Amino acid sequence: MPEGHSVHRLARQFGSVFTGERLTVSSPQGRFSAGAAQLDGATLVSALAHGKQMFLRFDNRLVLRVHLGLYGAWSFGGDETFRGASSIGAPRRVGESEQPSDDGAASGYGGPPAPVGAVRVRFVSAHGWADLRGPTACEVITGAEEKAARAKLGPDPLQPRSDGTLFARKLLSSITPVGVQLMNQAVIAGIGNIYRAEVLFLQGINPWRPGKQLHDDEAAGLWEDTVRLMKDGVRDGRIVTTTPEARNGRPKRSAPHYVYKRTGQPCRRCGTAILAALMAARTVYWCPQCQEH
DNA sequence: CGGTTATGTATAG
DNA sequence: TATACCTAACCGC
Repeated sequence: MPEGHSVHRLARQFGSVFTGERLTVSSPQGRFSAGAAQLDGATLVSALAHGKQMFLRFDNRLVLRVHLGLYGAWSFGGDETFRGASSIGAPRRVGESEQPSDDGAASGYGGPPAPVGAVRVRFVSAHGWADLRGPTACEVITGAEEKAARAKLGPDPLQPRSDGTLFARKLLSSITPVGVQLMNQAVIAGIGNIYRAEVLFLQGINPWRPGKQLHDDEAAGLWEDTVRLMKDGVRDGRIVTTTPEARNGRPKRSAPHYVYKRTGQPCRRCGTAILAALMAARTVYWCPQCQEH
């Protein structure tokens, strides 16, 4: 499922294939027919990701706000300009990369296929198409509403101008456990359940430690690791946090994480069994030895 | 074919 | 804290 890196890849894909293109917009499923009608025939001006939300700005001054939620995903197809991504969002198969193939991007483009499944929105340009399924949020808003939505979000580690010290200030100002705060999009925008578990492991921090008890260098370390790992995620289209040494030379796909979904398995650093527990309605994973405090 | 599961969040109580 | 939302792949029967 999509954490911030997937949404940044989506914004990049939309920007590269649809900017300046006049778009036919429809809702084959019917649940977004009114919104699609507002955008139909407009031209995409720009695409922006902030945390897990994407904002598509059109030349009629309207904005489409999309949040994929737990199982939303986009699929793409078209001519050679669409090379690079055919599906981004919730994995359609376990472990699937977000750029599984170049099918449909080889040569020519004969128009979009008949919609498969519940397609909330379909965009069609002269060069290709994009289908959205299963989003938590998909709504047409104004520029002012976009500004208000973004004002509620904390700094995004993937935005070049974002401020890690603002994240640190927010984190250290509350006694709320650090593992809860990392999932709070007002504190830091874009982290999800995998990055939460992995950056806490890398910094050796127990998920239950109150934010107020963290030291400045630990907050800075969390920010720096998050920036580095999420940039890797944007580049690779998947979340890989382990080093080649930690993987014992095995391929990335066989040992991508240190603790996420590794309950009961030995820690890759110390061999202690990884623990799991529910924290703020999501399962958090940690090594009780490496992350004792 | 039905139940389970998932990288998320809003709302009710 | 619990539940609803509402999508598709996967797994066991």
